[in-house]
Amino acid sequence: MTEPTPRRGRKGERTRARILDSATELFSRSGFHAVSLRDIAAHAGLTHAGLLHHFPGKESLLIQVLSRRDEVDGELMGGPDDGLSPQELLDRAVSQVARNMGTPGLVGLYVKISGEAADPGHPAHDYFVQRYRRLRRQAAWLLGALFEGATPPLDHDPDAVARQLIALVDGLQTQWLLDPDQVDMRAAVITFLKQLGLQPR
Amino acid sequence: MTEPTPRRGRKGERTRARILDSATELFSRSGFHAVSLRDIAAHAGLTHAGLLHHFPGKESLLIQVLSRRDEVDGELMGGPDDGLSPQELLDRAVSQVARNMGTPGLVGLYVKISGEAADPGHPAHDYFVQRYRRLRRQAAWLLGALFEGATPPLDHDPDAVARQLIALVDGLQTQWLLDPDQVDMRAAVITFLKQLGLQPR
DNA sequence: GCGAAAACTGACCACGTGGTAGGTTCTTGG
DNA sequence: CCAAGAACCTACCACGTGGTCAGTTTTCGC
Repeated sequence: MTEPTPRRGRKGERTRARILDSATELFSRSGFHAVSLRDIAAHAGLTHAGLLHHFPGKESLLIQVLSRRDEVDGELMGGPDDGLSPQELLDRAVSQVARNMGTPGLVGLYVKISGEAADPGHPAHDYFVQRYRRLRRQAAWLLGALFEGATPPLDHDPDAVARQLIALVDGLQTQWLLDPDQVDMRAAVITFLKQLGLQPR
Repeated sequence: MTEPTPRRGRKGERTRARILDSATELFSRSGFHAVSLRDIAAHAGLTHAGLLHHFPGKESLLIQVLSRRDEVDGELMGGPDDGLSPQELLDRAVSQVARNMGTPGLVGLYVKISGEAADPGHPAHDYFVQRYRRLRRQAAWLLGALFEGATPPLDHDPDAVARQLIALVDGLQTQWLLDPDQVDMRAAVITFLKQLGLQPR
């Protein structure tokens, strides 16, 4: 899972990246509370004291794991300045769902941590509140553009549908993780979008 | 020894029930791994050794908390032998969603534990796999009856829609727990059902 | 190749964990 | 009212936790 990190840059940065990789994998597999710094450190090839030289504490590690993942995803989805059409963005979103089926660990990370983070005292609580607000905003904008651009224009509430779509994807992930053979996330999302009158590819 | 005296039942059974109540509340608030037997015991008014006199271990406690909740819910929903019409069952399901908005703790329990339970080694893994299969079966049967009984009959795949509906509810719960003011679960479910051509009350 | 800074280690700490053992107190059927 | 047994507590165990610290090794710009 941990691919060979390129041997460039300062040693510390490489180690840091290795730690983040390991933390991502282990948090994904077992959640936040169930994984220890020693587990992560061992997986990354150092001691837990060495790990704490790079990160001030466990919570900080979590936040940085989540943030890094968002950066990667953000690049894949393209920024708002890229001249991508709404249709292309929709297709990208659907492929992202399909691609997620190749990385159950990462999907598990978000399902587990977002569950734990419902507790307002959880280190990632604020992160997830902000994340969902951002996701809802982006999805509503995209859906609004698609509804408006359809022929004939579709009469749906973009905000309501955005909530539904995000909830659908999240819920599908939970079921798919528990019972992968019984759930085809991509197909379910496409079915949902077609019911709305959209044509994802 | 007759009926609803506050002091009914053997002492042990009352304590046992109190422990299950406490465990339910604390697991709901913080998940499985993050809660200790001492937390639960203190909340129930005894020591953790006293708790272990009633339950053989932490995992057993979890399973029994989940099972008891299913029994309660099952009674509310009515069995298959009650002569309830599909329409009435649908209305009951919708009210159940609304009622859940009054018990965020219990909702949190399922969201958190089902996330953790994606790990095949988790004590509740099998429980959740079975639970979702049962839910999908029940929902598909109900939806099938509704589609068939509609005028004119609706052309949807009951299995696919069942998966979607369950996923929608689960995903809504995650978002609602994080940000209650931003999500109206009941409204979102009703919107979804209406899009299908159903008329929940 | 030198020396300072960065990376890393091993030992340690205080504490919390699930679980156990044995004794004490309380309930309850007779 | 009285034993028997259930209920419960105190004390303890071995272990794992996140985190600290002083010291050692490694890296890397000069």
